[in-house]
Amino acid sequence: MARLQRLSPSDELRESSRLQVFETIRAAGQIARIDIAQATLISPATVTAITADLLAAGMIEEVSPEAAKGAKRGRPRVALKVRGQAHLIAGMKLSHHAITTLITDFEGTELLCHEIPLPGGQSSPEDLCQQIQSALNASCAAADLDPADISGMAIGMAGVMDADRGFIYWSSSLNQRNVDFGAYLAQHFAMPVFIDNDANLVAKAELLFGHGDRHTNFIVVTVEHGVGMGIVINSQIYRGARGCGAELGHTKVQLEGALCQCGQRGCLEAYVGDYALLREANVTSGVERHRDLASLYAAMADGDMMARSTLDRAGRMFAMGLANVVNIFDPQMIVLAGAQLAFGYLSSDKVIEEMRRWVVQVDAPLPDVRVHGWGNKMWAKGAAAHAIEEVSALRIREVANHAG
Amino acid sequence: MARLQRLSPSDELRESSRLQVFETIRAAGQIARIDIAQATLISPATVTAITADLLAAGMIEEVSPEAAKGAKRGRPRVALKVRGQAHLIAGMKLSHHAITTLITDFEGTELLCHEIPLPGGQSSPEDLCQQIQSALNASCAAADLDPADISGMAIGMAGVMDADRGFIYWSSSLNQRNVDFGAYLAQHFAMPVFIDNDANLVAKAELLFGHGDRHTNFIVVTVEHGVGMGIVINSQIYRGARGCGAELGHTKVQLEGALCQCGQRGCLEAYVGDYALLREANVTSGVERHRDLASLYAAMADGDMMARSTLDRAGRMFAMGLANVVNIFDPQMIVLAGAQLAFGYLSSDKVIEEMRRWVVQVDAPLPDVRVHGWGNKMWAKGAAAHAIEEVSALRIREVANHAG
DNA sequence: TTATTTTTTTTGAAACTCAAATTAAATAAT
DNA sequence: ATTATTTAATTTGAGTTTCAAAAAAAATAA
Repeated sequence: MARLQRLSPSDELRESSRLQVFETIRAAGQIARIDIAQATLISPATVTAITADLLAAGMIEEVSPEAAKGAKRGRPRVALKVRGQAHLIAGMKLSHHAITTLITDFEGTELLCHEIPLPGGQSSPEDLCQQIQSALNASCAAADLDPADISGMAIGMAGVMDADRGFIYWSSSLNQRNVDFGAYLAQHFAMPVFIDNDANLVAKAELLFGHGDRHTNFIVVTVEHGVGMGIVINSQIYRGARGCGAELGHTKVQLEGALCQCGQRGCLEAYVGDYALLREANVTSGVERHRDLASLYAAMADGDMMARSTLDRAGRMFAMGLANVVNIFDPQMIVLAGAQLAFGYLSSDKVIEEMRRWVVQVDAPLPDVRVHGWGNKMWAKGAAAHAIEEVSALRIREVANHAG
Repeated sequence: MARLQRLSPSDELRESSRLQVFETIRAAGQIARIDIAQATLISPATVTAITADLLAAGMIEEVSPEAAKGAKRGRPRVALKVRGQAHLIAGMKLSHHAITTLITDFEGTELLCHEIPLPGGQSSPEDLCQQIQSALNASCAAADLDPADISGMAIGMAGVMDADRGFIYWSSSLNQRNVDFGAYLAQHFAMPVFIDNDANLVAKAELLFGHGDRHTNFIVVTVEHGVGMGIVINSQIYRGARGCGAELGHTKVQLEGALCQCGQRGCLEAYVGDYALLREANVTSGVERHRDLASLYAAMADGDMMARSTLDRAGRMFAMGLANVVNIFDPQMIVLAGAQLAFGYLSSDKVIEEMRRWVVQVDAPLPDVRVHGWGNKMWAKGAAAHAIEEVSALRIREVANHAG
């Protein structure tokens, strides 16, 4: 939450190297001190000092020396890793019909994944908070854990929010706008609770457990009911001035175009969202030919020209929206994440190729595109990643201020 | 140039506070030590130490104590400012038909502005370098200066380039693609020479001399022959992974739309660029009714529906492109910069209002929009700002490593 | 056994920052 | 005039952090 506050040079310094070492260890999985020094440009002497602090605090541990991989001579390197038992972490994803909870250890290893149904639709902040509590308690009970032992929880939800403040401008899970949900949750949970947009959480998962160590600038585009985006700049989530940027779904792809849920016209979502696909397929033919996307896809497979045309346009619009982001951002990598039927079509090679063609052409490699067809658990995993990072930062600060 | 190289913690620290203090002084114009301490969260003791170094190095100077503004009692504060005489700086803008050179002192105060015509069109790297040398020599001669006394020069030009490497993928001033122009210039000039996209230079001018001290995330959109954009994130120019992002002019606003100079279809530039406006006005009516934009504007003023329709569409497309950037970036401020006729129309209240309507609506203030109708000198001033910043960074590094 | 190699730790010094004390330079009060 | 008060700037001394160099540790090679 309170990430953006300015720090004086002395405070900043005290935290920075420790954090850097710790992040390097986590990113590597296992790594010897000498390699940390090389990766971070911190001297071996300092690495020894810092890792000694982290070891004493129980945040990391030495790996048994089996991995004498190089088989050269010389003193064998001792690998370090994050100590999983250090903390219990909860990640939660609120979707329309369910709450998915993932309990992990401090390394991100899954201990339990649990899903409870939601009444559906939008609820009041109070009700939603209660449902979150129930979900957490149920998950803990299933894993035979005490909720009080959990060191931090992150919750991912669709909507427009200022994650640093925990303030939700709008969310499809809430029946009110402008809710200071973070503050409300803080009162009802003993542990620190973090909130974020779900696309940002996928980005965080990519940073911590995916290819984020090699890419410092990338974007994550999620296709679910709507289209979401997370932006990573300099290995950090970019949140915009008001905390509500990255609204790819509502960028305009057609002047005075199709009507969107948000009330405006020509939004990308109004062409590629599932409701938009069904609307076009049905309204155009005058009768309700398709009740769901599966039917629409089946029709396309059968050679139905109208279905094909609808999906083709959605694909082209999606390519156009992606190309615009690439032209603006020049990311190293694009991660497409989703699980629904539409996702398969929108992440097809044909669409990606079209996107590539629409990017300003220079003699430099175009961004990598990675497709993650992860299931529902991905979102909760992203939330857990977020909580792990936040808890790490809190703990590092403690270590820096206590131990010497 | 070599901005992106990683630094070890000790190197970073040595530079960071000095740089921060220096930037604070420049941003403020004049500021007392006690206020520097407050602004930077650096302790007064350290501010004294750092400013003593900077004074000894001749980079700053004390202001005569006339400005006893507060008229309270107590020891009067002594204001510090950047020492103008410390360095001579050159900023240069290459446009299609001229090279504009601005010589400033280290404060950015203009000493001389000089323009020489260019043969026009595209030239070879060698010729362009010679023309740059001529421009610099002519300017220095006019100001009775020795080119050897200039501490740094920055050159702004239209095109797609990787400013950190000084590598030009494509520029309208060069007849070849993929030129390592920075390296070439480095061989032909004694001073450090920096290259950047012109929109980025306007952003830099805004950061150093404009409202950049209060805004850390903003974008600059330039309307000249084409549409350019500079992105500032965290008070730093964002350059993308390959150094070639921010291509607002080539974001697509219409699927399979109008043909653009770049060979693609539906680019924003293909609707709002001057050539695009003339093309539409003339091709549509079948005869060449307008030879230049002035004629088109006059026609609109006379009530010509065709002219009005052409310009209206350009305005809407521009608003759409801007709205897309806002939806993606959520900047605090948008700076619209330009001087041409089209600029007046594209920066009109009507267009801005339209843009505002197309942004995702949340209960938070929309970005400020500032319109800079600066003339040709603006670009060179931006280049000077860039050179000043780079030379400052070099000098600070020297001070940090020499003095104690 | 001894030499060599490589990793890790220890040591001592240098740099940076800051809190607290001190000095400097003004006005207000007496 | 002189003293008190106020505010800014500097000095001092201590605490951190970092690092280079030296030393120690732990393996293999000779």
